[in-house]
Amino acid sequence: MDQHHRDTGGDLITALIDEVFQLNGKLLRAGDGLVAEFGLTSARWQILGAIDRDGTTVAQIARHRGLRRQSVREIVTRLRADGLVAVRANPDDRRSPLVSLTPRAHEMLAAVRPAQARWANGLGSTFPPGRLADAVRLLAALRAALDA
Amino acid sequence: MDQHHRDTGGDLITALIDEVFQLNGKLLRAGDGLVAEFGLTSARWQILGAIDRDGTTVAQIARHRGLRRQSVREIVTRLRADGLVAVRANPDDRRSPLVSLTPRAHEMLAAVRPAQARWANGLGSTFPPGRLADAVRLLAALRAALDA
DNA sequence: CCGCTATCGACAGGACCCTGTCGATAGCGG
DNA sequence: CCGCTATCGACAGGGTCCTGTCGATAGCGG
Repeated sequence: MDQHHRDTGGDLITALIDEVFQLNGKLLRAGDGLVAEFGLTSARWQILGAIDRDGTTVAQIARHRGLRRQSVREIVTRLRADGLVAVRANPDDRRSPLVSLTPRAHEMLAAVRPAQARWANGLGSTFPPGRLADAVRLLAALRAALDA
Repeated sequence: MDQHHRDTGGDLITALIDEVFQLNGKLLRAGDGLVAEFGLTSARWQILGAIDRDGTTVAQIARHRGLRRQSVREIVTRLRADGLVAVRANPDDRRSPLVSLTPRAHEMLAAVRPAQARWANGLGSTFPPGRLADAVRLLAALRAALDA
């Protein structure tokens, strides 16, 4: 708008944001394609992975993935209906049952993992690791800046 | 899984994807916060911006933003109901009317622009322009790689 | 001019994620 | 022990984006 006003990275940030939005969409679709043959979607797959790592309550999963409790709750409800997730009483908090993967889910994740690794390695081999690491650091810093 | 197999960027790609997902969510919420006072959302704001630049049909907007025609159509329908967008016959293609911004939408965008510029500049000033440009280039390359 | 194919807007249905709200539980200080 | 506050799962409602499908139009080669 004002050509005499020196831009302090705003245009670059805007371009970066645009890339993030577009990449997000493409990555979600790529992930859907990766796990579609196992009857999963990107969202369910990610929640299953979070349970695998965190192994606890809906609220903890939500915090870990940066989502709302309600969003995770819906996915978990569907996963439970599909027999991929089971809940048991939580001795430490009567309100939030502990969520865990069923054997079927463990098999699914094990089956997806090699395909995911192949896909990620194939994609990653195109780029110098240093540049990838730089980008990860920058995005993480940007994410931190957004929290403030 | 196989510690003897040298990783060719797969872990870094996975980390990068994770950052993109989390950033996408945070950016959407930040955008919502920026335009909420004008009665807009991130999605509507972006579609309005695309109309401003592209000024044409629903299908063109969808292609430009990397969305499906249906997604854009729904937003445009709501924007039209809100009086922010108008359609007129397209002499070149009787199927797809031309979409354009109403004066009210132009006013809205003009009102949002300074706040957006301040926000983007504030965020961008934290980072060296060179690193931002590097990241934009990398993400764009990644996006291109995903199309193949 | 006549089909063939691509593309258009539209509709149906579903997936995902959000805010707002509620009652229940936890956990704190008094 | 007793409130106060934070957090939990749950429900209601809405926004955004998707796939699949349809009839209509465009645009092509014959």
